[in-house]
Amino acid sequence: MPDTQDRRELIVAASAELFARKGIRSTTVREIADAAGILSGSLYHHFASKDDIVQEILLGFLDALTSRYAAVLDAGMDPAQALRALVLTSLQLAKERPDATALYQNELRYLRESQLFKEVEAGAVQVQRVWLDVIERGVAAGDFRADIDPRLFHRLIRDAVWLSGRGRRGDGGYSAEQLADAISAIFLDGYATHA
Amino acid sequence: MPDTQDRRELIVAASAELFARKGIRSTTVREIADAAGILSGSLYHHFASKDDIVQEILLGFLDALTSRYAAVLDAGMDPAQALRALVLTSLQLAKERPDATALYQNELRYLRESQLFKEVEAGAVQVQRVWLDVIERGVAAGDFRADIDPRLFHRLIRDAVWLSGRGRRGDGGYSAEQLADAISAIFLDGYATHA
DNA sequence: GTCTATATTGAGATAGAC
DNA sequence: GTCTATCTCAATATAGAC
Repeated sequence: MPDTQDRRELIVAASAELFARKGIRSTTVREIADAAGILSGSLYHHFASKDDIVQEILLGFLDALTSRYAAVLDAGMDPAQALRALVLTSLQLAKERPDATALYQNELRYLRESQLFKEVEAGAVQVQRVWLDVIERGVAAGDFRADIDPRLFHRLIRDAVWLSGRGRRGDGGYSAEQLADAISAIFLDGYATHA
Repeated sequence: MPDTQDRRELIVAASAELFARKGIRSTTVREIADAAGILSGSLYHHFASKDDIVQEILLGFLDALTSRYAAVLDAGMDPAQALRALVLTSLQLAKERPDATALYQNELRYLRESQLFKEVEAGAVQVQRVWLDVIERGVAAGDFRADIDPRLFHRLIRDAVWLSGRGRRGDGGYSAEQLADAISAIFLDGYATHA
């Protein structure tokens, strides 16, 4: 069998896939162990609890997300360009890590119930701050509408990004770029033609 | 104690509130019984299973939704007006029945796992059909953009409607009308100012 | 129609041998 | 580092008295 580091990674990867497909609650430690090629008791040599695995997945995801957002902000774009870049960056990460993305999007309630939320809250707040800053900068510059609450707009575009990036079925095999273009076009310019 | 009909209604209402707040899986039959003022064993005089309660909630919700959508279609509006009306109608129902709305929006995975999905699938498909027909009619009429897949647009606006209608916290106490105006404005005309 | 009491199942986690 | 065996708890559901 592989060394410790590999086995740990294997457990994390298998867990992420199961959590994303079946939900955290419906995934048992026995299923995780099966997928990792060991028995359930042996999991506890690597992790103190099932929630510890969840935490490792989510912190890794938020870490990647915040560092990519920082790179976007450093590029010094105007608000509309920055918004497009945030959409694209998010969708690219969603394609690379569909399982962690699904957890971040679907398991908020589980996180709250399991007291795990406070462990990832800082990262989530930081992510929200980035979006809101870009949006508010656009409103201040007159590039975005002043008659709609920036927080409301943020919630709408955030949900559109993460839900459409879920991967799996229904998204018709769009690339991250295609999805980003469509979402940016709708949210900035609208779906009506204004002929 | 009240007669049978009242007790049944009480169980359904209490269940809906608990399911929406804590999730179906995390809500125990004991909690439901507590909220209804009886003991858990007595629940099974009214319902054959916990899932039977879920089914009653969801079918009632889908019933209300499809009948209201039918009324919208009967009004004979142009595509953009019809889309606005669907948004408003949906948000109004979401305000009236926040708990059932939350189930419809959040518990899809539970429904699939519990075999309950096939019981509500027909209604869900009907609902989707209404949205898609309006959208495709708008594209055909040249009112909506032809460069974006109607199914993608449907998914985005559907998620925006149901997620923003969740009620509870975060939506800053907007009325259904205010939310519908904002969502329609963004999705049809865009958030950019085009000065 | 509701109660008491309990059957049954499945889950996360632990102890200690190897 | 993994296995075997098991503890403990909580959940849905049932049986039968009242």
